[in-house]
Amino acid sequence: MALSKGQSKGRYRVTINDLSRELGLTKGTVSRALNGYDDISESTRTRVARAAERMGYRPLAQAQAIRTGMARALGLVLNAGPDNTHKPFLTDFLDGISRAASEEGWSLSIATALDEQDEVATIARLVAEHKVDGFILPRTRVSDPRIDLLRDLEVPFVLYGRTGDTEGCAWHDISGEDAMRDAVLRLHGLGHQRIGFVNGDSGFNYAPLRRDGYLAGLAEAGLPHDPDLVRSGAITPQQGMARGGELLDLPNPPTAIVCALDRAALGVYRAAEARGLRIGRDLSVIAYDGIPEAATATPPLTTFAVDTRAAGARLAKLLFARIRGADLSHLREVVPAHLIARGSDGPPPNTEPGPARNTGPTPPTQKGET
Amino acid sequence: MALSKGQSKGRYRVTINDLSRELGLTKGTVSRALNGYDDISESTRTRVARAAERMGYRPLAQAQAIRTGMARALGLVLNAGPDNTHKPFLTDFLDGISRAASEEGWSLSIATALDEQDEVATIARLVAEHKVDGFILPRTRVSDPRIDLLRDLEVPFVLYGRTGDTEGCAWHDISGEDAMRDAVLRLHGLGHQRIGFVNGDSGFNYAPLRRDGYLAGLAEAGLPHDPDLVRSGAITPQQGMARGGELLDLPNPPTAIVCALDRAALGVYRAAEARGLRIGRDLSVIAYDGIPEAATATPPLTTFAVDTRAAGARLAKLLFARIRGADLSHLREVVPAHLIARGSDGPPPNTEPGPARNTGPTPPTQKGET
DNA sequence: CCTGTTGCCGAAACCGGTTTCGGAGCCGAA
DNA sequence: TTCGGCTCCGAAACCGGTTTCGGCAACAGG
Repeated sequence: MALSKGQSKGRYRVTINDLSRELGLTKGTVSRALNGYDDISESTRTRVARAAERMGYRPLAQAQAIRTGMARALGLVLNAGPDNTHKPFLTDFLDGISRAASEEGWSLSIATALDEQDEVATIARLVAEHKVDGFILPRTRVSDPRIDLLRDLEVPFVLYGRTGDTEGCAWHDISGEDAMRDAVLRLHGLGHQRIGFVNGDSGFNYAPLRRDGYLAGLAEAGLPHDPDLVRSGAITPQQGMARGGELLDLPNPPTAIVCALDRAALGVYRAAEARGLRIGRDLSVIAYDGIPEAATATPPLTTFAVDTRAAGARLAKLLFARIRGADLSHLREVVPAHLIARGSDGPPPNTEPGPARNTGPTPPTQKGET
Repeated sequence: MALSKGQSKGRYRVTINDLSRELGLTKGTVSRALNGYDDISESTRTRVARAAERMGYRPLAQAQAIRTGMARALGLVLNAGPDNTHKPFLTDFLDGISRAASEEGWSLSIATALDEQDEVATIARLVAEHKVDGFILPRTRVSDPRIDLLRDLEVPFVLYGRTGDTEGCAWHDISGEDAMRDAVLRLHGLGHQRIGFVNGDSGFNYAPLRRDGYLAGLAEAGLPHDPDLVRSGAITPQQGMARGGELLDLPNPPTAIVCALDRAALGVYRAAEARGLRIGRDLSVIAYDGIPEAATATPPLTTFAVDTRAAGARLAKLLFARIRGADLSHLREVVPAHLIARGSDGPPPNTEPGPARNTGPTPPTQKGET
């Protein structure tokens, strides 16, 4: 039989009309059967489902969209500004999201913006064009204009990270504060008394949290808080090198440094090397993120790793639930990072070798690098 | 006036019906006026256009899609396999594409796959679901099953890279071969006689091209081709360190190494350091890509940089042209990478200092790092 | 003045779905 | 037997666009 449409060649979608013709039912009935309306008998429902399966029927998303108003697409707006060009885990993140999305027959639509203002404008455009049904917002700030906009528009969204005003917010986040606290406790367990902290960009929500975690660790370990030992604003190796250098040049420098980001820690490596300090012996470093470079650094960096792929998948699922109107209280979760113990931390120098290295009051360590 | 739709709150799209009502024209006429049909008088065409502008009318993409069969979306399938997790320029690439796409009112739909087979299946699914109108295929292989599929399906696509069988293919590519040739000539101009080559993954199309470029450079410089000086399969720093080490351990080692990838070059750095060689003095290295780490390495890496953002934008435009049926001969382009001369190359050791460093027969160097 | 183009627009079908409405059967109860 | 209610499906409107078709007016040519 010749193709009825002008479509070229082997392309031919089986439509709901094909199904209804085959089954001897009206397309309205077929549609209701497929969508689980309760005015369809169980027998015809299964008959329709079986035929749809057999004929390989897949409803056309954009056709459903025009009536239902749902585009069946998740939106992700990336900030492509100069500082954000290096996102080591973006592929993993996208994979997690898109895999979870395609499981439900949804798609992932992405757009980019050059700065914060452009980001908001882009989100507004996607909403106006009905391109997506909800957003995943990465890199949350304490006060985030994207959130204000979406809240105002009453468009569903989920956060990768937390924020200041939690009203109407669902999120999935990694507990950076617990990681920083555990890092301090681990170092204290190794014998360190002066532990520095190099934080990231204070504009983002994670920064105060990780700082609080660091402080909580100090308090729990019974160590005093010396403001001189805390620096922030290090998100690149260069900045990490600068901040780390400041700490190392202190009259009474720390014997260990906790970094909020792996990339900053790699800069601290360079600052230490420049001063003739050996990482893991003269200076201990523990960081956070789990970037690939951390595993191949010399020495390999002890860090709290984040499973970005899993986070993406989880966020997609939370967003689905949000779109379907689930209660917010079930859509807020914080999971721990997991420690990958490597060679960048050890007992402080000028210490008799203790009974064993790396045996602090820490969660069970994991091997296996990425 | 109350909203006529059940839409919540401030959300309200102005539809073509609103326009036609306002103008006193039928929606068919409005549609034809907007789409440039020639049976519409110039006066009403401008009247309609002005009203559309004034009222902020944006046609609903999915509504157009169901009649025209065009989803107004570009597709990009990313390989999220274990080796591809580190894509430094992905954000830039996505930005280039999505920016060009949104200029035309199109969107970018991305999906991921875990391996080559999954990649093909994912493409097939997107086509079957009419989610996208064409594909951008990155990381082309000499023989590429994705291309075979899309050619067979008669779905438009463009390549980021070239491939073996060019039938029906449009592409945008960076001339890695010219870069490798220029690298060899530059090194020869600095006095090097033994120049090694560390290639990337031979499964991809760029590898033989870059090798050919290396060989062309040797030939042009009048240097002999020593097969011992050529290694391949280095796409990570680790692999680069291994291959570079092999070259350096040769009885008659090279004084310069050209790398097909920056990341491999960073591994060569480590191999050289391990053998007490100073990069830029004892061993010259020139690579390709322009990753951020290259600029902050010690010494900074001389490399041929690629503008990934521009490539993405260009690919999107080529794909638009392809979808609209432009002739393939206008849709095949190869542009040069641009040299960023830094500190990793210089005259070979045991050489009286020449008149000047870094003065080979090379294209004009550029400063400005990323 | 009549006819044949041409320019321009209205009317209506169409795309592939969803959703509302109404009514045909079948059942049990009065 | 009649009536009411329930189950289940058909018919048709609808979503927001695009595209085909036909016809009315104005104009030109004979």
